[in-house]
Amino acid sequence: MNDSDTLINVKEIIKGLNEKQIEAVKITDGPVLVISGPGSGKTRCLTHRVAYLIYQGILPENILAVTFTNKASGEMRERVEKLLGSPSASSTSSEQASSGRFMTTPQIGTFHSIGLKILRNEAPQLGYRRNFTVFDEDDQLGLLKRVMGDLEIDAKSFNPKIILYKISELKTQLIFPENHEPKDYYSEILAKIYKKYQQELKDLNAVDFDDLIVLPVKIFKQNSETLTKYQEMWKYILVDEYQDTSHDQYVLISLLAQKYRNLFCIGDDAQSIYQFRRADIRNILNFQKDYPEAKVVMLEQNYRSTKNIITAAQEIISKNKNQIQKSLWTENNHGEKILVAETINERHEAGFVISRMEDLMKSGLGAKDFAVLYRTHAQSRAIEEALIMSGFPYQIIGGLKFYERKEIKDILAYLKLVVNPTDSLALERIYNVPTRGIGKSIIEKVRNNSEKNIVAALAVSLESKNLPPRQLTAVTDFHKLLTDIGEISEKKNLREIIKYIIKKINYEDYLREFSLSKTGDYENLEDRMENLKELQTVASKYDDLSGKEGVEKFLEEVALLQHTDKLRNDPDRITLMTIHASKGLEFPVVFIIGMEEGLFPHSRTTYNPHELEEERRLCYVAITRAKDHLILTYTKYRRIFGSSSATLPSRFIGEIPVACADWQMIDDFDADDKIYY
DNA sequence: CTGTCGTTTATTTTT
DNA sequence: TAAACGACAG
Repeated sequence: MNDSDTLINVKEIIKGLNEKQIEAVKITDGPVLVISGPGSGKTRCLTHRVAYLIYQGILPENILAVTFTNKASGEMRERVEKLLGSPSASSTSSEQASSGRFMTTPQIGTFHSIGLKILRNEAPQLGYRRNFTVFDEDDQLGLLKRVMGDLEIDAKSFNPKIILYKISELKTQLIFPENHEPKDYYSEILAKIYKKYQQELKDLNAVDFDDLIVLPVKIFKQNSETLTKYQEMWKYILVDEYQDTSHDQYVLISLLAQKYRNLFCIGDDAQSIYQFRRADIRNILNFQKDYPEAKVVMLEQNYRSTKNIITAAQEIISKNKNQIQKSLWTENNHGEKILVAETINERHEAGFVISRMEDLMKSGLGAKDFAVLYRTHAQSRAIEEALIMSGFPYQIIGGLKFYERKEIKDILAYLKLVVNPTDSLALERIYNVPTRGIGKSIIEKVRNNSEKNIVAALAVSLESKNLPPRQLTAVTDFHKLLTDIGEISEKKNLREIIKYIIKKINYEDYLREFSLSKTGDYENLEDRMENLKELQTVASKYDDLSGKEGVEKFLEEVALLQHTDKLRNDPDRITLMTIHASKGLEFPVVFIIGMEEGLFPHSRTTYNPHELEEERRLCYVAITRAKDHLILTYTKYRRIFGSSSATLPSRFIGEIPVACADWQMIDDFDADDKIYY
């Protein structure tokens, strides 16, 4: 590649970026912190930087880009490929000549997928086998309950969910069972549980989500050769959403970047809304302390929203003390004023939202242009009911995720046993699904013999002949079933294995039975059958892999994937979701409902200044989702936990500058629509 | 083992 | 209000 080609390409990469973005893209060496306000072109900045690095001659395989979600990394990968792959209109035939350089690709992935990648290679250093299973939250809780049961710790005085949260907290702080010094009674109990939990995980040859980050850190700390290997591999590191990194993720990145210090972090402290998930805002606030030589670039121009919206957002966030000073601005029009509406109760509120939508639709907007945001899931119901009545198509983001559904988890449990026959948690899920007359007591007996491999353990129990006849047949059949599945998975591909399992255990009949509710209706049966089909469709991606390999790859993908939005390709729907779920998205029209003290900010945060600041950031995120129209509603009375009580408007409403908004009391928005309330 | 009945508890949840 | 869980009887 000659100079003029490079020049053309660089020009191409930089085209359409603003001055600040160009600056962020072009500082290739040394630490860089980019503070990117909402709608300031963050993803563009990231992707163009990756492309720029590569055009500067940096090998793609030396680049690591880390995101938080699969969606974000997918998007990034796609856009980088586009930038690199398709020859630009003005470029010459350099494409062929340079294409050899693109044989390798940059490593783009989520924190957890990167951690998993490292761990698959290095886990033996810590005594794990390479085919370990990744536990999701359900698995973790199941294991924890078992551990607590074994330790005879009462689940009433020690809530397993809280214990799990505490363990995770310790892990995130990189406190391991061996270096943990409990200082009071509670933490002593906790330490005991933690220790056993971690040991059991290892015995099951399993890791939890935290381990995916924490264990690589552990390896890097104890083996400098391994660390060096990865430092040499990833000389250029980019981190997206840096404000959301937790301590362990921060350490992981710090270790990797230590040698070459080419660390590019982008994020927005004002959009940090995951501290309850252990995001540590200090990571971004202290970046310049950690890297005194760091360059800082501020992306403050907003391309998304009207001036009114930006002004309101800016004003609200300015009430927070802990933040990096910045001021958003936009060249967009002032636009319409923000509408703040007082309604009577949640049904009235819902009715009002819909009548506003109807009005806006008259001016040419479609369902997909609307989003209704709320603080808590429970608020979606009133809106949903009103939408059903009005007949508008809608989708709710969140709720039960695809891979968390019973029918999916059941089948996955069978598959897990194929790959990791020591996964007794998977066994616990399905030993009696479908009903086959095997209960807890039998499984206890089986688990008590020293054989860790479940199929083998079953065989041993059969040998020992200390089972009554009916149980003996049940266990014999079950053992045969597992062996058969094992055999099939040697010969067939994933899709056929799944099909085989479903058929062999009569799963559809079982589901039918299971879905039959007291009222005699089949509850969700269609959905469930649909999901089974969907599962097989996803599985067909692995058709050309051999059985076991396909199962492994598939389970891996599933473990790291949150297959939330099946409806996403459905083009024209009103979107309902929590504010948290809305981060990173934008809509022409945004409704934020339930703007009341105690709901938003949530009552559990109002006494803690830090948590209150997070609520305010949440409000900032919500407001900045809107491009053109922003409507905030609150009710005078709201039903909470059954009983209705009077409420006060959210303090955030009072923080909106008067000039940006119209206040309205909605008494009667449309005489015909009284049915709504 | 299975179903029922009472008790408990109610933010947000990128992986 | 409602759903989710655990205890207990069948």
